[in-house]
Amino acid sequence: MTPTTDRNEALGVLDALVGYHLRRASSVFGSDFGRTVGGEGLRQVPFAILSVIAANPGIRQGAAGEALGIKRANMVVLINELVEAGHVDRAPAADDRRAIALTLTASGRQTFEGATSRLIEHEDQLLADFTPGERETLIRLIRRIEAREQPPGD
Amino acid sequence: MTPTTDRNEALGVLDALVGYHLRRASSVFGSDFGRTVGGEGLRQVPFAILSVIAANPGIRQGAAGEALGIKRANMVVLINELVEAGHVDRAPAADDRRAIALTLTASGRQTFEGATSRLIEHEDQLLADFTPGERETLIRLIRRIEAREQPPGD
DNA sequence: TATTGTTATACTCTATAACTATA
DNA sequence: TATAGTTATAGAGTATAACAATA
Repeated sequence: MTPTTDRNEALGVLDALVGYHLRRASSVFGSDFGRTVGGEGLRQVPFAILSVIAANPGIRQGAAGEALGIKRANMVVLINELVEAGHVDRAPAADDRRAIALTLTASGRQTFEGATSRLIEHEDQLLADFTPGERETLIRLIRRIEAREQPPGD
Repeated sequence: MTPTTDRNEALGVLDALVGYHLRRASSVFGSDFGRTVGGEGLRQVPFAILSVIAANPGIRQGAAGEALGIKRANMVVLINELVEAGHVDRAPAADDRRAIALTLTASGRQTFEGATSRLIEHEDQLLADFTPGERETLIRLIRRIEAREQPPGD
């Protein structure tokens, strides 16, 4: 068993659970996100949506949500917000009149790229004491956990 | 840079950000928590509180919250819930009449121990394809991220 | 003055159910 | 019938500000 550190000895069994530590570590990145790009009102989830649209111009709303594990009902509000902020354009999908194709506006692209470069910079700072190999190992192990995700019942 | 997998090629830059993957992996554990012990209405945060109290009988409400990164204002409601569920006892602190000392009731201990053993079992399943060394590495790397947490401004 | 707990409140993310319009 | 998007609503976690009692 991994030895309990002084800092965590108050946690009890919790300190041995990977799920707990993932939660706290995720929160560290979340706070850092807020400090880094929160000033412009960009949050983690909307930023993630911008990234998916940037990488897949014309992607449908449902597909974008699916890539991120966001339910359709919740995508509506999030996309509304991004459209109202002038970051995303909605267009009817060419082949399916029920569907909506999403693209970034010039402003959206600019916001996304600015946020991205600052986030990468901050992530480099946050992981400054990680060797490239450790960083590679970390992301590889985390991805294996993600792969265990259960499909939603919907 | 870590190669992009097929599964994640829709994510764009996001796929290179450790923060995003931590968030998704944490969510996998969160869903698993719900499937495992959600039936009794036990959630991640209340469970974490039970663990801290179990490891530190008589701990003050504020200290318990601090160990978990939960703000004082939010602890009140959470402790109320655990007291009403019969899992936690409140007692005035011996040396400070402003403070409250928390202990587990018999029911709280039983609930906590049952949940713990099932959670460990499920965590073992979720990480079944991790070698002991990989698991050790994972938790060690995550703890180093946690250590980068910024103190709250309060 | 500072700290412990409390109340009230707001925001974000997530979840479910019922609806519409298209397929 | 099934799917894409929508609306409404609720639950959970977190954040801030103002307050009472005590230190």
